[in-house]
Amino acid sequence: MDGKAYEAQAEYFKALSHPVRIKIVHYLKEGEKCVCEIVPHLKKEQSNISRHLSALKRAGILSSRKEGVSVYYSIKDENVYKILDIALCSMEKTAREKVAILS
Amino acid sequence: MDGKAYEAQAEYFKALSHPVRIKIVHYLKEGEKCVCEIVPHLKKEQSNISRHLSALKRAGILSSRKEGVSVYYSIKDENVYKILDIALCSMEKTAREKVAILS
DNA sequence: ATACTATATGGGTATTTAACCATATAATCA
DNA sequence: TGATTATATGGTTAAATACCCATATAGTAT
Repeated sequence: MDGKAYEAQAEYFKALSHPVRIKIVHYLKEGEKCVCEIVPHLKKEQSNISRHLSALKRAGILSSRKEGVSVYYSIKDENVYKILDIALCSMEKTAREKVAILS
Repeated sequence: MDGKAYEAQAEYFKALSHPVRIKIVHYLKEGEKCVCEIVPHLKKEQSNISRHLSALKRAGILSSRKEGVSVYYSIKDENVYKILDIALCSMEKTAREKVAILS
């Protein structure tokens, strides 16, 4: 793996490095959603959500589809959920170890 | 999962969102390394590496151990390699699909 | 064509991050 | 003790990011 590959990997994780974007990815576990559903669900400004969505799309995590005036976003590869799960488990494990040390 | 959990997850990925930090994690696959080995391996300023190391440690990805004047860093939970692998595979898959579309 | 709705984008600003340089701290050794 | 080495940290600056507000764009409907 060369330098470019490391950068690409870093870009992927950068896309996941914001709580709003993590929430979007989680929300899309239910399946494809329209921007007009995502905005009220996250209770953020529409322009804000729009930028987070394009960041996720740019990173290759989401894809989008236009239908009339609406845009539907969906997960491009379900493997992202494995990544989220493993990260969560790892964090829990680390936290539990810390508890054990302090008790 | 509440809001704080999303933030914690985002913090975890933020720690992985820089090529130098990704390289450090990969390098530590060989096992525990001293700062004095990591710095020449990555050919970056010592102070720069030091800050990246503490970012990874703060995120719970690395742990450190002092031995005399040296500090040894190591991976706290090998699951991080699963995360790196899945991300890489997912990116490859996405890229191959794009190739297929364009051919 | 006009009006309306959904989404994206430009501009401005505040915050965060990264890098570099110099220096502080701490351990070892003569 | 003073010199040397390894690592961390303060200060500064440049660049990237996130947010908000306003507006552009595109599709739909009247």
